[in-house]
Parts: sequence; structure tokens; C-alpha cells
Amino acid sequence: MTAIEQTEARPRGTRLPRRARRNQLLGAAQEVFVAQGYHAAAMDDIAERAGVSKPVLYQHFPGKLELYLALLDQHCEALVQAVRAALASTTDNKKRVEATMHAYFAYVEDEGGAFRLVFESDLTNEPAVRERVDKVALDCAEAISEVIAEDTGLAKEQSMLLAVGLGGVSQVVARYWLSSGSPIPRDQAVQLLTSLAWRGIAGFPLHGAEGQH
Amino acid sequence: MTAIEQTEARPRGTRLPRRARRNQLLGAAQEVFVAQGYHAAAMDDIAERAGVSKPVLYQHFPGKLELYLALLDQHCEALVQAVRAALASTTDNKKRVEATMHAYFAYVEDEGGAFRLVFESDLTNEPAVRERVDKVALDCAEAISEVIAEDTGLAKEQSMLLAVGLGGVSQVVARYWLSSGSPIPRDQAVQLLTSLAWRGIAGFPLHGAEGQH
DNA sequence: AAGCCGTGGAGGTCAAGATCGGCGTGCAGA
DNA sequence: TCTGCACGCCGATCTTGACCTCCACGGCTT
Repeated sequence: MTAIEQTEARPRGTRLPRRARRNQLLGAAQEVFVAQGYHAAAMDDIAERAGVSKPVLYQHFPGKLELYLALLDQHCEALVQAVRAALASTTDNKKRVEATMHAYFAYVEDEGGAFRLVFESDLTNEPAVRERVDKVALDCAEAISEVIAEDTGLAKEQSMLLAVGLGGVSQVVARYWLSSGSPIPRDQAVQLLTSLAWRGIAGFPLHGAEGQH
Repeated sequence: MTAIEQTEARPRGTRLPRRARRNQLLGAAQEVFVAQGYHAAAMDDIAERAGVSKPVLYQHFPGKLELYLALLDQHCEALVQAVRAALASTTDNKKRVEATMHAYFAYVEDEGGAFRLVFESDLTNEPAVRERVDKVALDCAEAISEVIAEDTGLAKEQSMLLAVGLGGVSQVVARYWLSSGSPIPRDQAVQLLTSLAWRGIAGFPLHGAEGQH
């Protein structure tokens, strides 16, 4: 049914050093949070998934929120780094677009679904979460907008709007592509999106002879 | 502090006909859900906001979830209609893009923040909610993709990907524009976005003499 | 004036986050 | 090798908070 089958639930008896236990708990928590969301995920579920009793969880994390935030921080940083790296990987702007798209797709596809914590969190009303999620989008957009502003001379507000748009396309389409079962190969999807972002929708070939104004 | 001040809490004594009471409850529920999200919103809050006691609420709606879904359905339909209308408003594709962007911005700006129920719901793990939210994005994308497919001859998968992208930009940027306090006028933002979608990022004027390949 | 129907406040239930005392295991030292 | 200690772990429980119903009251109809 809605069973979680990612990693085997450990036989409840192994003793682990503190650091290793903490990492294992983070892994178990990620699986449960990703699969069920924050609210539906119970501390009992996470403990059971890790093959551990609940008090152990509370010996490593003060509470459910802090556990969630620890995971969130971890994965927020990853995306911003990937986008920065993509932008710095070349000076050809078209390739920059392509590399950035690629970064979003890779981020969404990998990491055991961790992107859900950032893009589909159900705890955005919690200020601490909202702040982190907003900061990711903002940091990515600022990195992109710097390039735009430098190359086009647009003011900060305008270039930020475009940058948010480019980041938004990547994020939304990557999630759609994944959730619809990857109907077309990833590279082809990236190519298509890059064309859209680079040349616009007007840049696609016309079927009929209809004038586009 | 975080007070809700949209409509005055009615003096607790007015008798209303059933239909009017229901609408009033929907209004109160919308304010609370928008301001606090689904989970943080208590039925007590909604009842108090409407100037009514809790049993009345349960005489109109079976439970919290159904109340939420009623609101959601209401506003989902509104966006899809607006997008369809925008696409049908002209046959000039560039104007179609502009009209669609405009529809998203108007949707996000108006309706007392109801767009949050659709775009920022904290109940996406509930299948009934997920289904409706996904369907909105899908319906909008299909409407857009039909135009794309017809005019470019692209296959269904490809045109859907582009359509999801165009809808995604609109939605993400409109929300950013609103949440950042509308730093530039709405019409200008729409123009900028339309340019991005129509001609691509390469269509913006160069600042320096640097070649764009 | 008498009855009825909708309203109001107080309470039950239950799930889930958070916690307390006890147990077993492995190591240090004599 | 035997004893004591420290550490990690567990079963069982407490408590909070939110959704959801039961006994009194007041205005409208005939």
C-alpha cells in the first residue's frame, strides 16, 4: 500500500556510537518526511524506521522541528551550490542556461527525493522553515540575476524578476518531468527547456504558414 | 501582532438563512486558512471569526477537510477559467502570452489571498488535495499546450513540457512579485515576463559589446 | 401565549509529541 | 578474573491540543 521500503528496518539491538547513530537517524527521518510530509510523519514512525525507540530520537534532537530543520539546511545549501557552480562553469550564456537547467533536474532526480523538503514542504507556515525555503529561491535568483544584470544592464528589480522566472521554470518543470514519470529523456527535456528560456516560445518552428505578427 | 483584521467578527446573535450562513462561513474559513494554513487553523478560530459557535459549522460541513476542499474547488476552477479565457481572447500568440501572464498576476493579487490555498497548501499529502492541486496545473498546462502543439507541430510530451514551463514562470514570478511587495508596477512586470517568455533571455539588449555566440 | 427550532457553552475522545526509571553491555582497574 | 561504572537503549506513561457532540436558552409563528 503506502509502505516505505527504502532501507531495511534495523533489528532493534545494534548499539552505535553517537555520531553514527545521529546520521542514521537523519537518514531515517529524511525517508519518512519525504514520503509522508512533516505533519503526517510521526516521531514513532521515524524511530521505528531507524530501528530505535523514541527516547533515543530525543537524545539526539530537541524536537521534531529541529530534526526537520537539520535536514532542510543540509539540502538547501546543496541546491544553491549547484546553481552557483553551473553559472560559473562557463562564460557562454546559453551554456549557462543549459547548465543551470541541468542542475535543477539533477537536484530533483537524486538525493532520495530530498527536493520535496525544499519545494513541497508542508510546514511553510513555520517562520523558520519559510525563511530557509525563501532564502534558497532568493539566493539562486540573485546568482542568476547578477549575470543578467551584468550582461543586459537591467536594473536590480528587473533582473531579479527574470531570474526568479528562470529559476521557477527549472524547478516547476523538473518536478513535473519527474512526477509524470520522465516521459522523455532528461537531456532532451533540458534541451527543450533551454531553447524555451534562451529563444522564447517564439523560437519554435511553425507548423503552418500562419503569421506570428 | 499576527491579528486577522479582514472582516469584522459579527456580533454573535444574527440569524441568517442557510445559504447566506454557508457563504459567510466559507468566507471566514478562507481568511483563517489563508492566514494560518490548514494545520494551524483551528475550527474554533473559524467559528469565532464567523461569529458563530462550532456546532453551526458542523451543520454546514461534515468536517475540517470538507470545508477546506469546498474552498479549494471554488478557487481552482477560477484559475483554470481565467487561463482558458486569456488564451481564447485573441489569436495573436504574443498577446496570448501576455494575457495569460496577466491572468496569473490578477489571480495572485486578488481574491483575498486565495491563491495560497492552491499554490502554497500545507495539506498536499492528503490525496484529495494533491489531486485537485495537480489537476489545476495540468489543466492550465493542457490548455496552453494545445495552442503550442497546434502552432508548432510539437508532440504532446514536448508541448506539455513547454506549457508547464510557461505556467510555472507565471505562477512563481507572480508570487515572488507579490511577496516582495510589488517593487515594480504590475503591467511592467507582465511586460518583462512576456518578453522573457516570447523572445527568451537572449532577446534582452546587451549592455556591453560582448558577443553572445 | 405556547411551542419549536436553531444557537451557545461545556465536555469526550484520541492521536501524537515529549519524558522517566530500569536494563544490559563493555571497559578500567585491581 | 571479578567488580564497579558509565553509556546507550527501551517499555510504559503523561500531557497537550484539536476535532467533534450533548444539555440549557431565546426569538419567530399561529
